[in-house]
Amino acid sequence: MRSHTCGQLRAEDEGRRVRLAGWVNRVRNLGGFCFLDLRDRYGMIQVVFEPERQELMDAAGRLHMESVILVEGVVRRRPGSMANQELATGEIELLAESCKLLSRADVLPFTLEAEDTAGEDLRLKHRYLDLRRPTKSRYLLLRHRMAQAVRRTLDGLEFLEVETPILMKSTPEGARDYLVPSRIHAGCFYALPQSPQTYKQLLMVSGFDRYFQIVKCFRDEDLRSDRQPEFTQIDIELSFGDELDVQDTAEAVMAGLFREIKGEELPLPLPRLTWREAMDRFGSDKPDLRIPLEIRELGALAASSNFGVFQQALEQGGVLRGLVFPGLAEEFSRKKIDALQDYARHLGGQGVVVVRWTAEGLSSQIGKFTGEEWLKSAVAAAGATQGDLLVLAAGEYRLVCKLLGNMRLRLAKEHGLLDASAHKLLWVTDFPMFEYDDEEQRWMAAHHPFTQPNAEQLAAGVPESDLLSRGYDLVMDGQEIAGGSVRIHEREMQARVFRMLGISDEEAQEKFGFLLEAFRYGTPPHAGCAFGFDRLVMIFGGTENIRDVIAFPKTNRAASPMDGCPGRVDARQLDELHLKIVGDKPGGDA
RNA sequence: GGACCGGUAGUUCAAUCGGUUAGAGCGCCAGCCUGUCACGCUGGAAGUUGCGAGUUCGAGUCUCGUCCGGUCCGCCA
Repeated sequence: MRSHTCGQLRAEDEGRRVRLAGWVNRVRNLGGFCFLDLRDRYGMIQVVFEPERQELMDAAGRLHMESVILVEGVVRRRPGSMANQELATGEIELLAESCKLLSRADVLPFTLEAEDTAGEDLRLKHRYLDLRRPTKSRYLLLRHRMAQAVRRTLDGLEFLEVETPILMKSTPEGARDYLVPSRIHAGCFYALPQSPQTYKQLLMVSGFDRYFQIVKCFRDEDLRSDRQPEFTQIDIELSFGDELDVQDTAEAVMAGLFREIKGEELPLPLPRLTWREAMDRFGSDKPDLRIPLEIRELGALAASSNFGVFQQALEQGGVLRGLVFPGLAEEFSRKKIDALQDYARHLGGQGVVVVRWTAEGLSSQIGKFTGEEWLKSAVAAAGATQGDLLVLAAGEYRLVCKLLGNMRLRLAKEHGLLDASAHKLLWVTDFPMFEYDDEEQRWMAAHHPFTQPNAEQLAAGVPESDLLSRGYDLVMDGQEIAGGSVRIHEREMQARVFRMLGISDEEAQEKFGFLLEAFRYGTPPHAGCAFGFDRLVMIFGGTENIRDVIAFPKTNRAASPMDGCPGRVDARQLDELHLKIVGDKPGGDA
């Protein structure tokens, strides 16, 4: 139908007779002349209609924006100074000799502009229109190129791409499952995979000693700007290797992406921090190392502070820590400090204490308890100088880390202390094996229940609360982009970890019996990891909205305004699935 | 489950202290216009102020509820 695409023609094509098809981006009808910008995925070109073909020109002048047309004509150089520098095809134009309307477009529900001018709900309802904008479609192009680069790297390293089931068994640990009722097995359900974790371990038992998959995963949890109910992982597993082999592989994947997408060499190996060190210094298990600020331990000052909150925190086994923000003292008015307090309290606990060191001296809301001398010793211990802002937090270790870690991120972003042009990657290792769940009153796997615990600690009888795992996360610019672990490959060890998690032998047998049985027949030591592919595309694409990098994303309430899912189904369908809706509320429509 | 922000013409926004007929840009419709590229000019049409109650002489504006979108907390092995 078309001989070329809209972004393809250049000055050297002058005189060529071509047929172009695409969308009418804009019509400029000057009366005696009519210009039309024709657009497709590849670019845009100006089509000109001249009065020599009056009827054709009039018809073109009446075209609606976003109608689809086929134009035949001759490429010609634009006269004199009429070239458009902003357009790749700007030196030429197409003189139309015929124009066929392939599909007339109604008036659009919103106008297609470079910026996100229309509301997101409207753009999601008409996602296919939103994706016509090059500023949006470029994310999908990038995603494609990244997926291909990953495949090339892993294929080159002899990793085999194997597909695993989408309909699987529901598992107790982890996120809430999406369930699929079975028609054939009354009262039984499949679950959609939260990840192909057990399958890839079984593939190791099968002897596919290097596996990968770019695969959809599903978790029925509440959404965020970087979380969707269905998302994509680059899933990797290898046999006869340990954490270093997996990390080498993941680094090769990242190096390939940097080379192919950014044209840069990623310096390897990447730096490593233990979980404890990351928490201590940056208040986060996914520290953003683009911010040159570190948390300071100030516990020794608590007793002399004369401030109850600090004193009690230390007495109860907590910590007192501070973070210095260079040069921000003058910028922090009363109002800004209040806003900071609100944010801190929003995160939990009693909030933070702010000490300002301005030209007038030291000031703080706790100055009346501590006195000036104590404030002086605090800023000295924290390494502040005049003009700096010191933020203090006291209490339980993880809460203090969370508070100061969040302050670090927020203030650095707001005040330009973050170099957004750079990328900082690192491995975080030695995660805690378990975390105590107050709600369920039991220990939960911090990573997942197939992660190997630290062998020496286990042999030495270290309590659950202090036990470290052989898990690791890859962090880029403050985001966890991959996580993995050395897996348990011995049945006895796996059973022991299940028991530590409060999973009875019977339940383990019922839920994971197939895996435990597989381990009986010769299991290679294995390890692996999984990248959050959507987040990776977000970082490379420079967006903070995960919906940008997914062709058809869901809203905050896990719905699609475009096709109206989730929707109701016929009574007949329910009958077949042996389901009955109870407590039915109107709202979702079929 | 909780906190906060938003919802006014097709669309993006405005509307003073609660007060006349709810305005403007873009788009749309009609007309004019021979080098535009966000073309320009003239005129016109276009509104259940998300929905439902309440307060009031009077509600886009205040109150309550509800729905939708977004950001965050909880949650996300």
